Amino acid sequence: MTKKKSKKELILEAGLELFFEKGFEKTTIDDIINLAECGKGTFYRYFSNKDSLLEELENVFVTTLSKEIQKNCCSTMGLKEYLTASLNTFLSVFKQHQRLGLIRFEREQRLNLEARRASFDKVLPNIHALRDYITNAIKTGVVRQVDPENVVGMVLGVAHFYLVRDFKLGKPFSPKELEDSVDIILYGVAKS
Amino acid sequence: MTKKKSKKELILEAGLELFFEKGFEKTTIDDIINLAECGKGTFYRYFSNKDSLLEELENVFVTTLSKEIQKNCCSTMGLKEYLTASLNTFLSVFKQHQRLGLIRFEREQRLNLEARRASFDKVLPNIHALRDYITNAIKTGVVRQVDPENVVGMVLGVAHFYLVRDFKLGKPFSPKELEDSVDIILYGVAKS
Amino acid sequence: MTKKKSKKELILEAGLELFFEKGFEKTTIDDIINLAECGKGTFYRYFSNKDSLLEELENVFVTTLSKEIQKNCCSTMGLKEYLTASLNTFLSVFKQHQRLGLIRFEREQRLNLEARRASFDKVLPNIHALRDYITNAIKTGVVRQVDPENVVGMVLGVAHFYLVRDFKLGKPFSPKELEDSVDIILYGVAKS
Amino acid sequence: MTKKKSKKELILEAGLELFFEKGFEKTTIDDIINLAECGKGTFYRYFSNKDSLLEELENVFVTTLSKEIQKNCCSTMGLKEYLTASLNTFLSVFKQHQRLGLIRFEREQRLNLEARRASFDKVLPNIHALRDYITNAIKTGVVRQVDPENVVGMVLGVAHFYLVRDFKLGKPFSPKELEDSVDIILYGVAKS
DNA sequence: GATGAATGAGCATTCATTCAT
DNA sequence: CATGAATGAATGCTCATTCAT
Repeated sequence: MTKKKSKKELILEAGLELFFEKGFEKTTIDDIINLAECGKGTFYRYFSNKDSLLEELENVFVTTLSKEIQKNCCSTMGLKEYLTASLNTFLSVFKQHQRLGLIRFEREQRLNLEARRASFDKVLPNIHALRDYITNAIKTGVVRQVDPENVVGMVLGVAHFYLVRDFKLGKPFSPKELEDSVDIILYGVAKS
Repeated sequence: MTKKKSKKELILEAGLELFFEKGFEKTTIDDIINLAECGKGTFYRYFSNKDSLLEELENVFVTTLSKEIQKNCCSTMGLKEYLTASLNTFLSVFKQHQRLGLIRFEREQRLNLEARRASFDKVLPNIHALRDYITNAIKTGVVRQVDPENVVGMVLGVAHFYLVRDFKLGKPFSPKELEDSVDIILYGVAKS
Repeated sequence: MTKKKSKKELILEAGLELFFEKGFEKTTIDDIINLAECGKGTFYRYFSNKDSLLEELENVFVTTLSKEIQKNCCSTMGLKEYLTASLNTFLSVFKQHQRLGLIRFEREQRLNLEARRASFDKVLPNIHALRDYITNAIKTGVVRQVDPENVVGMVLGVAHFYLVRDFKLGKPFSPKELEDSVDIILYGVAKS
Repeated sequence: MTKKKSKKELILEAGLELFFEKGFEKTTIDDIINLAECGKGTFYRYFSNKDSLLEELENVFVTTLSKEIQKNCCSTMGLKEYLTASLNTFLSVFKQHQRLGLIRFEREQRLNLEARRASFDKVLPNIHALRDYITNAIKTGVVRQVDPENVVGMVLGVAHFYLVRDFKLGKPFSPKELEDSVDIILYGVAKS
C-alpha cells in the first residue's frame, strides 16, 4: 500500500534534488515544478518563495542530526566508543543527507556577513554534546589535560575531510579508516 | 610616491570585496563598477564576463598558497616542525586570503556536479606535499603505521575547523591552540 | 430577530468595502472571501467573476439614485425648491453610497475608450429629469433664456465639488452651503 | 530640422497614450515598450517602475496648469474677465492635456484612502488663486456677500461638467457656453 | 582607452478561475 | 450547498552583455 506522495512532498524532493544538482541560485521555480510535476501556483500554495523551500529542507536536516546524536552518543559510553559513535553519526547523517549538508553550507555563503554568522547557531547544540563528553572525560582522568575544543575541532575536521573527499573524489570512507582516525586521536601518530 | 591604481586593479579589489560581502550571485556588474568607479565598458575590456573576474581572483589565491607551502614546509624538517609549519601555512594563507578561500568554496557549490569535482584538482598539489612527507616519515620509522591520508585529513580538518570558528564565531586560533593540536596529532588524547 | 446574512450578502459587503478601500484592481478574490469568511468556490457560485460582483454593486447604486430622484424631485415644485431638492438628492445619495459612487468612476477609467462612453448612459436618465424641469421653467417664464444644459452642468458641478471636497479634505457640505449655492445659481454673485 | 525624439520621450508619449487608452492597470510594460519601440531594459533605465512613469506624466500636467493660471489670470482683471479667464484656462489646459487630467483622477482611485487624500494638495495652489480673487472682490464690493469657496466650487464644477461631457458624449464646450456660464454665475438664472 | 545607452532573455511571483470532493 | 487544492497564463522587474561614440 504505497501512499501517494502529496504535492508538497514532491516539491520538497524536487527542491533537494535540484538545489544539490544545480545549486540554489541556478535552480528556477520552473525547474522545480517540472520535476515535481505540478503547477506554479501549487508551489506558491505551499512555500511563500524559493528561500522558504530551502529553509524547510534545512530544518529536516538539523532535526535529523540532532535526533541521531541523541540516539547514538550516550554519555555513559567509553572514550573510544563515544568518539567512534560521534564520528560515525556525523558521517552517516551527513552522508545520508549529503545533499542537505552541502546545500546548507552553500546557503550560508549566499547570506550576507551578518546572517551567515547567525545561522551557525543551528548546528552548535550537536557539537556541544561532544565537547561536554570530553570535558567530563578530562575530569575523570580518562583524557589528559587538553583543550576540549581542540578535540571537537579534530573530530569535526576529520568528518569534514572524509565527506569532501567522498564528494569530490568519489572515494568514500571505510570503517577501517574511521577506526584508524579514532586511534590517531586517541594515541597520536608518533612512534612511541 | 603612491602609484595610482589601474582600473583593472580597482575592479579586482571591488570584486573581492563584493563577492565576499554579498556573494557571487548577488553581486551585480553594476555593483562592481560603482565601487571601482569605472564604466561598464571598462569592466568588459578587462574581463570577458563575471565568471572570469572570479577566476582571476581565485588564481591569485591558489598561487599564493602554493608559494607559501614551498617556502615554509621543507621536507628536511622534523615531524613536529613540519606538521606545525603545514598547519600554520594553511591557516595563515587562508586567513590572509580569507575572503578568497571562502569565495572559492562558494563557487564550487554553484557549479554543477561535474565541474565541482574538476575544480578540486587545483588545491591538490598543496595537499600532496604533506602526504608525501608523512609517507616518508613512516618509512623512516618516525611515524607509526597509519594511513598517511588519514593524517592529511586530520591536519586539513583541524585547519578548516579553526577557520570556520574564526569566521563564524569571531574566535581566532591562538599559537597555543596550534601547538596543542599538533601535540594531539602526535601523541593522542588518551592518558597513557 | 437578526436575520443571518446570506453568503452572497456577505460577499457583496466585502466587495464594497474592499473595492473602496484598495481599489478594484488591487482587490483580490482571496481578499474578498477572507473578509466574507467563505470559500473560493462559494464566490464563484454567486458571481461568475470579479467584474460581475462590481456590476451588481453598481446596479444597486444606480437604482437607488433613480428612486430617490423620483421620490424627492417633483415637477410641480417651485424653482428654488426643485433645485435644492435635486442638489440635496444627488449629494445625499452619493454621500450615502459614497463608496459606490467613487468606485463607479474608477471603473469607468478602467474600461477602454469605447466601453467608458457607453457606461455613461446609466446615469443619464437622472440628469434628464433636471434638464426637463429647467426647460419647462424657461417656457413658463420662471427662468430667463439660458441653455438648460448649462444649468444642469452647474448643479452637477457643484454637487461634484462638494463631494470631492468632503472626500479629499474631510470637509462635509453644510445645509447653509447648499442654500447659498442655490442662491447663487438663482441670482448670481454680482452685486446688483 | 526635426530633432529625433529621445527614448525617454518616446516612453513618456507611449505611456500617456496607453494609460489613457487602456487604463493604468491594464497597460503592461510590454505594451509601452512595443509602442515606444525600445527594449524593456531601456524602460527601467529611465523609470524605476510603472508608477514612476505615471508620476512623471502627472508632474508635467500640474506644472502646465500652474504656469497657465499665472499667465492668464491676473488679479487686476475685472470680475467677469477674471472668471472667464479662469474657466477658460482650466478648460483649455485640461482639454489640451485631457488624457493626463483624467489619468490623474484615475490614479487617485487606485491609491488607498490615505494616499488619495494626500495627493489632492498638488492641485490646490491653482484653486487658491481664484479664491483669493473672489475674497478680494467681496472686500471691494464688486461681489456680494457669498462664501468664496462656493464660487470656486461652482467654477470648478462647471469646468468638470464640460470636460466630462466632452469626453463621454463627444460634445465639446463652445465659447458661447462658456460666456453663458459666466453670465449665470454673475447674474443667476432667475428672471428678475 | 573609456564610456554608458540600449538591449532582451530570463526569472520570481500573482491571482482569477476550475473542478473534484 | 460549500469548499479549497490545483492550475498556468500573465506580468513586473533584473542584470549580464553589446556596441556606437
